[in-house]
Amino acid sequence: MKKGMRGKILSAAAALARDIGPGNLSLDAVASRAGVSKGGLLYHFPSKSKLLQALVEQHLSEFDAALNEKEKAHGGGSNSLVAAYLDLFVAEQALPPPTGVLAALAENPELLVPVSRFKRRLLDRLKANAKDENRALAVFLALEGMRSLRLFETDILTPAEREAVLGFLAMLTADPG
Amino acid sequence: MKKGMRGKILSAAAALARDIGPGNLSLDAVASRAGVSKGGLLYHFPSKSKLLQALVEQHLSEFDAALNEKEKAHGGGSNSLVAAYLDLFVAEQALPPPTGVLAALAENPELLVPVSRFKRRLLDRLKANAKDENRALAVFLALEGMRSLRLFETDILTPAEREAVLGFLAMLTADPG
DNA sequence: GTTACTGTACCGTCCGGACGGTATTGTCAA
DNA sequence: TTGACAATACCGTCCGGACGGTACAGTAAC
Repeated sequence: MKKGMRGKILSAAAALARDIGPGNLSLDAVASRAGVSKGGLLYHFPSKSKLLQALVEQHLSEFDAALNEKEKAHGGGSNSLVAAYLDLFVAEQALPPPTGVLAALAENPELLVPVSRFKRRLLDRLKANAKDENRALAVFLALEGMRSLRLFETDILTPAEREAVLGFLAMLTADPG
Repeated sequence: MKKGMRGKILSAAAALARDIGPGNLSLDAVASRAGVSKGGLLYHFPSKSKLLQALVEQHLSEFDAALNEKEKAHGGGSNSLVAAYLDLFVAEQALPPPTGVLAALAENPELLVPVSRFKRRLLDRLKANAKDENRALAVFLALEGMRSLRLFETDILTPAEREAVLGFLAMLTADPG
């Protein structure tokens, strides 16, 4: 897992967004945090917009890779993707929330178009893989809700609640009642 | 329903955030959009932070008022709050998303603390009012998910899906199976 | 000699916020 | 009913600083 300057800049930007608020990200601050000069930063990302775009894309591709891996572990049969999605959500909790995405949103909401496309594709896959489309949809939305709570730094759930709802959702996908 | 300058400024700010991105809100732009001088704006809101705070508070109090009204319409019995919450969500769809909240988040995530408190209280009320705590929690989260999709301008659901999931959630709260 | 930077020096713009001033309205005692 | 005062609701201007972005000269490794 070698980390080039590009990756260092990206994670510095994400960490900075977390620290100073998603809308207050500046190129100077990112450069200094990444241990690179502003010239060097602009060498890799010719504009702030491009940097934020890369932040979004990186998040999406990491998410996608992790999901595919988890799905393989679940065998690929019916409901395996929903189960993998639940797994991934749990694993996510240990990671910092993707504040870079928020920074992109703050700057220009259109930067989230790839996110939108990604989620639509994911939802289609979930529905295709699930036994019950409505339940898959409900699970998708509930996880989306928990994710957004975390992303907004307004996570209000107790660990017990989180566990309970996860259990309930797992039951929803598995149980044919 | 008279609208003072204060209210005009608040809605101008929200509309602007929608147009130019939540992180690009400037006092000058808000003032000009609201048809007030910058001095006048600063008279009502002594700082940008205060303006954003007011935006958040206004959203919360409007939401709370609407919810209480809907609950009264549902009689106040068991599950009436969950039903009211579902109703309110449907009504919300006709309104523009609360972009002002995003603007606040972009500037300073701590401005969302009241949102956090509000949601926690709401969830407690929902759980207390519902027959099944887990189901109430799932409904709360699913709606939270749909709301966040809309807020991010990444709403990917078809009207049919929205309808289906709302029906499913209504069934979840009512049916004791 | 190309790639991957560093460092510095700028430019034009915009922003938040402070400030001094002003018109209008209300209050209340003399 | 008038004069004194105060609160409300603004206006217009100014400033220090930060920001995004450009330009360019240099350097060190491969």
